[in-house]
Amino acid sequence: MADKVKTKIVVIGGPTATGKTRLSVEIAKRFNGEIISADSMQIYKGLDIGTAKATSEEQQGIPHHLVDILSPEQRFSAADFVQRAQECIEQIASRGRLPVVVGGTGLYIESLVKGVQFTKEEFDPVLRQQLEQQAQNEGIEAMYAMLQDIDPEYAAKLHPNNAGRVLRAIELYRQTGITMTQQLKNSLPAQPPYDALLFALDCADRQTLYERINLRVDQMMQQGAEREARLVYEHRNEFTTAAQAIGYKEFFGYFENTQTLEQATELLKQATRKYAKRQLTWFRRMQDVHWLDAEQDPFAQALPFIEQHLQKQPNAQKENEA
RNA sequence: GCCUCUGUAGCUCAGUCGGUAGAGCAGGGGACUGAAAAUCCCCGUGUCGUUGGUUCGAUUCCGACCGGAGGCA
Repeated sequence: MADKVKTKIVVIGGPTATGKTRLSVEIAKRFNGEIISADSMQIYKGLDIGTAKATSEEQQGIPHHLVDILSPEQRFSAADFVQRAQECIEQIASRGRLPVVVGGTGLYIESLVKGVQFTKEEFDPVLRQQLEQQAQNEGIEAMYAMLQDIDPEYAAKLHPNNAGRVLRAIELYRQTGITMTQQLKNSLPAQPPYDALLFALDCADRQTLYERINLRVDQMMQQGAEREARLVYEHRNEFTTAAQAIGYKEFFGYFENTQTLEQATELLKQATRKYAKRQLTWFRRMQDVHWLDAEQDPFAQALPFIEQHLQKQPNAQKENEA
């Protein structure tokens, strides 16, 4: 079979505050690119400071996709992301430009790069709510036992305390009739869909990373993060996803007068550190990632890889087709 | 100057009726297929302030010294 030639993309991941935004813009400028954000919170309008969105000045005229596309009360998922990102990649490539995917949401990036095919069914809020209610009433142990009946293999891989995953696996089965084990097997295409060049940013030592995070939080405070957080606080019941973003919920105690602003700021720094650690774990596990030192001109480090990647010949089948 | 309390993991503190110690937080590692900035799992050796004494054995009891807090003059 003649393989369709794969679209070349560049992907940048890594923990927060390592300079992904800046690097992505530099790459896009140099290689005629457009940016696709892989960030579960930057998709929301109005959440700007806390999510460290690129300002229009920082964007330097480069088109940024999948930023500010939803209002904060709307739901979004990894499946939605993959679908939209694929559309963006097609369109950008069809203009003869380079798609540059950038973001810190490991699940989104990995799903896109591997071409995970999610089930067709739409998300069912009623079913979700029903399962949550049942978990509330009968306890998570009962739900876990239920999953053991449905899909013992997947249940064995999950910790019984992991309510989120246990419920989702039951939900998947109820809704589609297929188990998570089957879904995990069947959702991956034989070949990844893109010719992707992967980068991840990190600092040489953890202390430096944490200093960058602290600095970023202090800057966010100066830019008015508190005001933005108050808005999220006032709408916390509608902003289901946004209300769990780091940079907002850490202030809730302050708004309720159970802690000082200084304590809230410290809490935010701490939560961001932990998040950065989880992000690192994710990107470390991914295959074929080129790690760049955030402190040593990452663009210069990335340059040779990108040049090589873009010069690489498309496969022979394409030549015949053309 | 005298009296009382206190000194144990990076921090806050338990504890050992004498057999060299453990929680929370911090920190580290990991998982991850429709909320993922979410959710969840694993990881605790430190001169028990210093120094003498009693003892088979002291971080634990006694003394002195050094640091901290409070009280009385």
